[in-house]
Amino acid sequence: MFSRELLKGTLRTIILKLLAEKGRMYGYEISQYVKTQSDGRLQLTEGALYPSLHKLEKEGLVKVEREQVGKRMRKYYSLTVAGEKASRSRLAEFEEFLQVMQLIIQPKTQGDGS
Amino acid sequence: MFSRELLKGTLRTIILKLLAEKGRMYGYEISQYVKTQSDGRLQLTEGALYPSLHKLEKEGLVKVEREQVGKRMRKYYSLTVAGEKASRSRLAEFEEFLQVMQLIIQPKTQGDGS
DNA sequence: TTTGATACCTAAAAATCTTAGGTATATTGC
DNA sequence: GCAATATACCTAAGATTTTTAGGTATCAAA
Repeated sequence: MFSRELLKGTLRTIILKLLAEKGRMYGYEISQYVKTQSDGRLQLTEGALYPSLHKLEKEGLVKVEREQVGKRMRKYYSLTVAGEKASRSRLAEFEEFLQVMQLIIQPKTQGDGS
Repeated sequence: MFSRELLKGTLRTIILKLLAEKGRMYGYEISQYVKTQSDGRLQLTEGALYPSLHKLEKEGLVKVEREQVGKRMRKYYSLTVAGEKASRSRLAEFEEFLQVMQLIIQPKTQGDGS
């Protein structure tokens, strides 16, 4: 697996995007989904995921519903209105980031009209 | 400009790639090149750039040649053999990272053969 | 001669992540 | 029945990286 160093700064983007997509998810579900969807190449650590969810909540971008499943608790997260806006904005920024990285890594070569 | 949060973890990748591409560059040149190439959308901060270069040097991935230009000094950085290897490896990791992000952000939809 | 560009640097603080735990319930295999 | 694994949450210490906010000095242009 690639070094997770590259992931820094994208965790929130991933969470916001997934919640926009799925409606609501709980923490453990997010980590499992990412693991499956990436064929095991990306595994979010809980020590990063949970604090990130708590911060998003504190910032008013996500809201929580606790649900009892058997004797175990789940905390379902979903986007607030502000969160939906943030999600769109994040995605747009990520795409711009990709474009910029393309420009830097595959530079415009002047006069390369061959 | 997009929030530089997304850039976290990619600064070293950018530096290593540019040095592989250009042969040698000095710090200020790197920052200006990135700014120009990205149409001003990405500006590396010096507080991140210089310490990053120093660390790469300490790790033996880049080497330095000091050059006098007038009365001003420039420090040209270029890749060591280990640095060339690291550069290729970094780029490969970055591309895998992009693939994984695609998978997560644009999920495989089962049976979407419409 | 003052402003902006060039060219380097550092230190404190903020942000984010890893590591390394902890608790507890549920399920599966032996 | 019991141990191991999976589910499901959490936190704190430390590491790393980046931002912020400075500092020094030369050179060119207004």
